Amino acid sequence: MTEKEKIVVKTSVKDESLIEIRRLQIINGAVNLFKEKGFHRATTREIAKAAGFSIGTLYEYIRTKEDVLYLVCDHIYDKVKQQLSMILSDTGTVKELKEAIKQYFYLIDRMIDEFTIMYQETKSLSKEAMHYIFDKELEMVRIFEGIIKNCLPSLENRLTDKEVFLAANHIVVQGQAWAFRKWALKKRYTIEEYVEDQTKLFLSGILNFHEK
Amino acid sequence: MTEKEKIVVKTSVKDESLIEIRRLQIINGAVNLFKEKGFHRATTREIAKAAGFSIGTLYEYIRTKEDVLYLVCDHIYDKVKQQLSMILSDTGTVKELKEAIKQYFYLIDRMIDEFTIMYQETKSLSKEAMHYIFDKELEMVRIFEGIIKNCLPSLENRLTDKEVFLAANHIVVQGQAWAFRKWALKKRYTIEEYVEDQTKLFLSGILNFHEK
Amino acid sequence: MTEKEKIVVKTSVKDESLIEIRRLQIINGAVNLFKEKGFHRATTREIAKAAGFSIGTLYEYIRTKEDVLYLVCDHIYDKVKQQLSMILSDTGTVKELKEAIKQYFYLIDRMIDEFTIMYQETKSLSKEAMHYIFDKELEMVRIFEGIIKNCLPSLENRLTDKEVFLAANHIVVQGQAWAFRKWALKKRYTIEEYVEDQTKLFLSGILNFHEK
Amino acid sequence: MTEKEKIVVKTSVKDESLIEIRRLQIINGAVNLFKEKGFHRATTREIAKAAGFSIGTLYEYIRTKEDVLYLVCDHIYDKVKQQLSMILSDTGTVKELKEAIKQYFYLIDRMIDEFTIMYQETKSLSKEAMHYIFDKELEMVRIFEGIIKNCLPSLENRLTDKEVFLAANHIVVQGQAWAFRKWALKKRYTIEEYVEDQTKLFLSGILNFHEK
DNA sequence: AATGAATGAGTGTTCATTCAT
DNA sequence: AATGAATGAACACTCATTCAT
Repeated sequence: MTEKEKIVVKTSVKDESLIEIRRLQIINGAVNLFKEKGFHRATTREIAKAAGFSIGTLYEYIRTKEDVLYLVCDHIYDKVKQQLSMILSDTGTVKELKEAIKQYFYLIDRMIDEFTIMYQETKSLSKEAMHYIFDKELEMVRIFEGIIKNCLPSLENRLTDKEVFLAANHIVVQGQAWAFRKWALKKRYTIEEYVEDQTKLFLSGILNFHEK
Repeated sequence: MTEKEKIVVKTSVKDESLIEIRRLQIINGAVNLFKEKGFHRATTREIAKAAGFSIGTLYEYIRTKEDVLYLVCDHIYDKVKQQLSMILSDTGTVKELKEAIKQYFYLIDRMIDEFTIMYQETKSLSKEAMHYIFDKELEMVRIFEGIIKNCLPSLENRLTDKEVFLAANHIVVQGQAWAFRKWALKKRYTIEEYVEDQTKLFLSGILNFHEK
Repeated sequence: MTEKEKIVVKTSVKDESLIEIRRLQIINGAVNLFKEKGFHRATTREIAKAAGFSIGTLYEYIRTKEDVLYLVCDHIYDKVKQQLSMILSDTGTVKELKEAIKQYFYLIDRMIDEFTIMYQETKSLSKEAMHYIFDKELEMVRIFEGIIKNCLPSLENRLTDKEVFLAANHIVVQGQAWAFRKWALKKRYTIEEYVEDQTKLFLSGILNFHEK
Repeated sequence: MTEKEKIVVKTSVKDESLIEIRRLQIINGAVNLFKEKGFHRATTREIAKAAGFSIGTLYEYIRTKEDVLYLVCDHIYDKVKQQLSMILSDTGTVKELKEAIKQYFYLIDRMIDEFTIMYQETKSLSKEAMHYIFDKELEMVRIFEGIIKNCLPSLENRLTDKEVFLAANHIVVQGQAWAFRKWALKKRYTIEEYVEDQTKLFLSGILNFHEK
């Protein structure tokens, strides 16, 4: 499972820890801005202002406007992966699967702006950056594939690899749906209820997949 | 079930049938263009060229660039609705539900460019146009809610309205997922296989929703 | 003696005669501007203003700022060649040579701004455009080579091809020198005197080249 | 014959010998850089880097970017003058004139990058600095005027002051031409051949100037 | 009804210069 | 004396929109 190298966003600043600080400022400012007006309508001047410094300084830490979008997307996946890795106990029980779904959905709810942005703007990235992000997405799918496979025995249930792949995709997509369709869902669901019903629907779905 | 009025895109041309013709030219040209470069990167000159006339003429049939996007989105939903209404036989059987899912998924597969565009660019519409499109989306959900409710009796199954709403959303989302995640799904699934497995997963899910 | 194709400066305007008019406006405006502040310090907005229209219109007739410089340089050579070809009578007399020198020097004096610009800014052109301009320069040299060779017999004088080449270069350079060193020369010379003395110096030089 | 004061380039550094060292670093770095991209396209950061220190340090030794250009031009003339003064023996023979021409042309050949730069970028200097450089140029002309006048008696030849001025200009210009027209001349001439033929052309020119 | 030349506000990006450390 | 992060005015260029023909 080879991981792609992080794409290097070039800087003219040398102090690594300063870069770290400034980039977080950029990411946070940009998320607020992009959420409000989208990537294309946000100007670099606005991004700089939202980050708390001048346009000149912004360009000391990025090379192009697109770099900002990449920084945001990359940051989201780092956070998702870190949070997900925290709950993996590797017990192979349904409980673990349920917990993973719950954590993933809650994470999306907490980072709903970031997810919405990533979700709608990925296509504005360069081919290279886009594939890097797609790879990260597939990693997410693979994490859930692993968890699902792990607990299949305890369910006395057989799913082919392909079916596991579909199931994992299901989770990832329905999670994202909470972000990009919140305008529709929140009319009738809180995140707690959404997690509960989606989990029930999903589990009864895979448990009885081969019954008829 | 109040339907919003179609938003009027102003024209300086009087001949209604000419408007119809020109707008279809615009939509078809724009879809190809937006698919390739996205709404923001496409220029009005390019849109005019893709439609087959001059920039001046384009502006005889729209008022702003955003109108083009609205025209495209609106057109897609009209087509979806029309196609879906063709298969509704109102028999209240699972067969009908299956058929509806199948038709909807196949339709998305056939109009994958249009769906991808709509899906990624909706947020670029004005508030007003966006809500109009959201309304159309909800109509879609409602259609599936209706079909699901209709065949529940024959399944000796009880789902609350809220659960039906979630189930209908599920279908709509997984259908769209075929468009916006095709890059991942097509590695292992054809549309036929996707329809089959998604249908199985969905049906076993709702059939056993309240078991445990 | 193959002539390079003119480099095409792309336009979005279709009306050829309009292009002609606008380009002359651009050239005239730019010459005044470049004379005053040089190519690099002149902004595209200033060029547009000097040409008499808006920045947007300027860019309908050029693609990059460098195109303006190329247009200017190209225009100068066209004019030089046209004027020089008018006096060529092909009689093979010293009179013709003297007349050619005179016309060339006077032409430079009349177009002194244009020559100064071309002379100082050529290096700012792209490789391609620069070589095109260099080629035009060599054409000039070749014209004078031809005239010199033509009248050598009547002078009962032998010069090798190489020496003729040097002599032709001499004329071209001393002509340009009137433009780029006018600040020094005009202190003691009028153009008429300059032509007279330069011609004398040159002719006595080549007439006695092989004496000692 | 008043010589202008050297223009003072302000420094915040006190140590005079350090200033000397740093300025030479700046000049050498800048010459390489300007040769490659011209004055305007070279950035101060690049100049600093080429000089071997940071942008901050560069600005300890200059006040504006233009100062760098002035430093380079000034340095060239200092070098030319120094080298030319080395060969002046004041014998009043044609041999001395020939030697001076030779040394001057060879010097240009050795410092061809510097001359090309000076020649093309002088116009980018401030009025003040430009006139200082022009003065240096006139000094060069005067040096050759002196040498020519000196050896006229031995040639039994009369030239007016004005004609001597033209002749001196001739030498200076044809020397520079080796730098700024090398692209054309080097196709047929080595520097040795160029010196030889130019000298012959020049001497036979002035020797027979008043014959007919 | 159709054209396309004209417009100019707005965009991403650069870079000379400053100044706190 | 040296550093390099910060600044923001300035630049080349784009593009949605208008309007005279």
